[in-house]
Amino acid sequence: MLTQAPTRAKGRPRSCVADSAIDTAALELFADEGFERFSIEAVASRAGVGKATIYRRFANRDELLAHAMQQLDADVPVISELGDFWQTLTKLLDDIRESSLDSLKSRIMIRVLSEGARHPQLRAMVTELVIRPRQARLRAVLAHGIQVGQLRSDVDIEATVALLIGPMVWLKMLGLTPEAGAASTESIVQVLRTGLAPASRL
Amino acid sequence: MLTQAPTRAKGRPRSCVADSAIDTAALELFADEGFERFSIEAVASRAGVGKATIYRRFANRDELLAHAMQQLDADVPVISELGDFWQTLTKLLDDIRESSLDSLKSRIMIRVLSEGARHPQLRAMVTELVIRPRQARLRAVLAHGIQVGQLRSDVDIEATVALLIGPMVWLKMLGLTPEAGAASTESIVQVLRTGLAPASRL
DNA sequence: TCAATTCGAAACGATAACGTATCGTAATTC
DNA sequence: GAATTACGATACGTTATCGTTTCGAATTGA
Repeated sequence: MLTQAPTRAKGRPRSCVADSAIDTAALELFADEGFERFSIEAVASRAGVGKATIYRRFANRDELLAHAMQQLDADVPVISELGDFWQTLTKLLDDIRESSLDSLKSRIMIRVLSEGARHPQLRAMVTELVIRPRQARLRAVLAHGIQVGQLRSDVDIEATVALLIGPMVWLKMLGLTPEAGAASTESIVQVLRTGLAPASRL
Repeated sequence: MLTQAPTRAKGRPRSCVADSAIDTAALELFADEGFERFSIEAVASRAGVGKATIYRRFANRDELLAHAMQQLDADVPVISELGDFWQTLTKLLDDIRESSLDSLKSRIMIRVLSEGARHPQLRAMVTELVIRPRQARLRAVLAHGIQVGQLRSDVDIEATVALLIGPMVWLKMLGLTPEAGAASTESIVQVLRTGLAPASRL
């Protein structure tokens, strides 16, 4: 239950329970309340931890926030390769839409992006840790689709990535779910698959 | 330069210069700084106006913010009908991307949507004033496209709207411009037009 | 001219978070 | 057992900002 320091410290070891409580509280607080309401005191309160316990670990608010953000990496869930390319793509978009069944990442992402102009280094960190790996995974799926001949080889990849991610983020921001009348991921993939133009007008 | 009240008041009339200065400052402040930093004091400072001048007009912060938001309607620029349907669509998306060459609306929209859970009535107002008219305009263009046979008549309209608006908002949130290597509106329309699947695999 | 009203500026008290320190308790090493 | 360090809780003085009120000057109708 306690962290073991490599160099055997003398006194009471720091609680790793407090460590993770602080990290979790920081991420949830940021997602729930946003940047402006993110304060040491609020994190301590939410984590059930004394302020001194936080100040013993971090010098100030920015350090705490930056450290918490780095807990965002790790799990980019692997998509089990399905037989059908379009099925795989749909599943991938569903994952992006739900952000790994855990909306914490996506709520943080949206907050950081919408406030990015004010905190560029935070924006860069989230871009690197959350957005980039998912875009890479998406590109890999697209490349595989081209390989197996399911995807046109002449499509603009940048445009395609924007066409796949954009609608997911947009629908999430609107707070619309497929159950609530919004477009389903399947129908979006379907439109994208066949295109908007009639076959006769290509 | 001064507002003429219907009932001729006795004292010094309220300055309509201050009126519009307050409105403008409120919108810009909200776009620049976000909800949490939106305060009477900051609006007064930015407008070059005494705080009492604002309190004489609005009871509190929420009233001021709501009034300022209602200045957002009015101009949904009309798209001159071009000959080519896809050209019209591209121009429409460019307009959405730049939000009428004035990023104020789009910055406000993104802030409101990302913070919408906390302020549902504000979200409803922006949805009504900014998003709904633009979606209506887009649907009209799509309907016309079907009429003239440029657009498949069996496409899912909801999905198509999400596919058109989503990428624009997403690229704007990322802060990417076509000049900076991001996908151009033309290439997005092009991918959407022809679809992702090879002709042989439809 | 006089009373009424608004103006921008500034003073006022309240609130909140900051960073630090202290308290008694708990955990660990020597 | 003694020394040391961390724990949660809480108190402290400082700073910043908020909403509200007050002030003299300015602008109007009567």
